[in-house]
Amino acid sequence: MSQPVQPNQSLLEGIEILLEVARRDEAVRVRPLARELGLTPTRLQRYLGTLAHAGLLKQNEDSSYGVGPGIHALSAISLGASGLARRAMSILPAQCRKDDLVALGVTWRREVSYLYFHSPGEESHLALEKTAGYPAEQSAIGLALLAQQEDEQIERLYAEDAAALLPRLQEIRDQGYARTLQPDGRITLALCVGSPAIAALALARQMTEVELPAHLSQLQNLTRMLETP
Amino acid sequence: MSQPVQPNQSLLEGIEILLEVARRDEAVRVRPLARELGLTPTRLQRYLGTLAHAGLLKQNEDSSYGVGPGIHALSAISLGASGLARRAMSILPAQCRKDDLVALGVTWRREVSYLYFHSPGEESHLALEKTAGYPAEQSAIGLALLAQQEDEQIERLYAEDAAALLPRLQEIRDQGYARTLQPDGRITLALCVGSPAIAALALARQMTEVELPAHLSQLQNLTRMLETP
DNA sequence: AGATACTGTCACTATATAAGCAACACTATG
DNA sequence: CATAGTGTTGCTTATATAGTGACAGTATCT
Repeated sequence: MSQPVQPNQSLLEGIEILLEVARRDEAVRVRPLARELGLTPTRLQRYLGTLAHAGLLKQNEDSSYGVGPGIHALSAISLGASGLARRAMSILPAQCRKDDLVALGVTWRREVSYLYFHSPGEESHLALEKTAGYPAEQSAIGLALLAQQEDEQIERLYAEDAAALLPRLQEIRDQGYARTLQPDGRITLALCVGSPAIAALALARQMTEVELPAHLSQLQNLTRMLETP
Repeated sequence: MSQPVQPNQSLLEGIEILLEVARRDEAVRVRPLARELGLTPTRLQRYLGTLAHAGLLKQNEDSSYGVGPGIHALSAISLGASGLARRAMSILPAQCRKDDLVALGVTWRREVSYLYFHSPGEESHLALEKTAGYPAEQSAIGLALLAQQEDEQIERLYAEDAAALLPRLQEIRDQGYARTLQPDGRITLALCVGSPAIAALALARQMTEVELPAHLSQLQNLTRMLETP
């Protein structure tokens, strides 16, 4: 985890850019994205060109860049390597009530991506939508994972927005779980999976304050199952 | 697809190395892998160190390198970006008989990785196992995808082994589908998805030669469904 | 039409960066 | 004790890559 000798900056930055593009719904254009990321257009263009050459991105006719055919290979290989997705698929559908909302997600930068997502009334289980733009600080999963980071890291990530966030994260650390309120009145509880945390599991249900500890302990059981290989 | 100006070689090579490690079951050691890939130990070690620093890999206590916590984020984001996995999950379980073996896979180098895999008698659907080492030239999916490449590319990939493979691929191109025989006597049929092909779908069943065209047309319907966004 | 402000792209050159060498400390195996 | 392996790293040089400035192309204005 510590800084290695001669870290390859091209590789680090290139991966950042790949994920930045993959995370978005629409294809990106060179100069606007360059401004947003604080890179020169030349530099970004050469990264995008390289990733397109590798097949991970592809350039459209209007010269914007979106994900390319290679992303499926990347997805298949990383999925196989992840293990967590495999465990989620075999454990979660069986262990959860049909009217629960159950989600397993990770944070990247300030946003949440899902490995598993089950909402009541839907049949599909897999991580599905491009959920680009779902802000970590509004999601129970995001909050649970942010609370694992040092205050210093949060300040670097959220800059002036950190002030409002830090007390909330401290509260989460103290009580050991994150909690948000859905628009429909359901309560969402979230716990981290693994230590150090690599993902977080969330459960949303109708519940009263009195019932909360019982639901929490069920969630704890589920995370423990996900942690055991 | 053409060679860009100033392709970033560190990025290309770093991604290759990441996938090379992710594809394997066991953690890799620096010097043996360096020999295998034809790199100097120093260079490989610095790539691995960089990827570990990014969290995509992680160094074990015995100083070997395996996948790290970041692989889950990579998996979640690329899965969301893929789209193909999403369609597979919503289409394939409903459209296939329970005793079918159905798989959706991609090729990387000379090996096959799976996005979706359903074998009879199992309940889980998602791409699951680390299927490291499943050779493309022995898999119907692999053959279907290899047949899409130019002879010249195959020769570069397979070197002296290409001679035996090329006639078989030509046959696949002529008849429009790949076909292999399972150990249990079932016939596997495979078709490419998308054009240019980004993945291939395979279906294994007990069938006679007479029934084959009917099964093939069902497979064609499925691939067409996967292709429509 | 012309003018303005964008866009994506690239040749050129200098410099920051990564590769190679050689060596280190360490662990098995002979 | 020797030998051959391992992972790792300073130091130095070569080279791959970033920046500069410019190009052509395309909208949206006057």
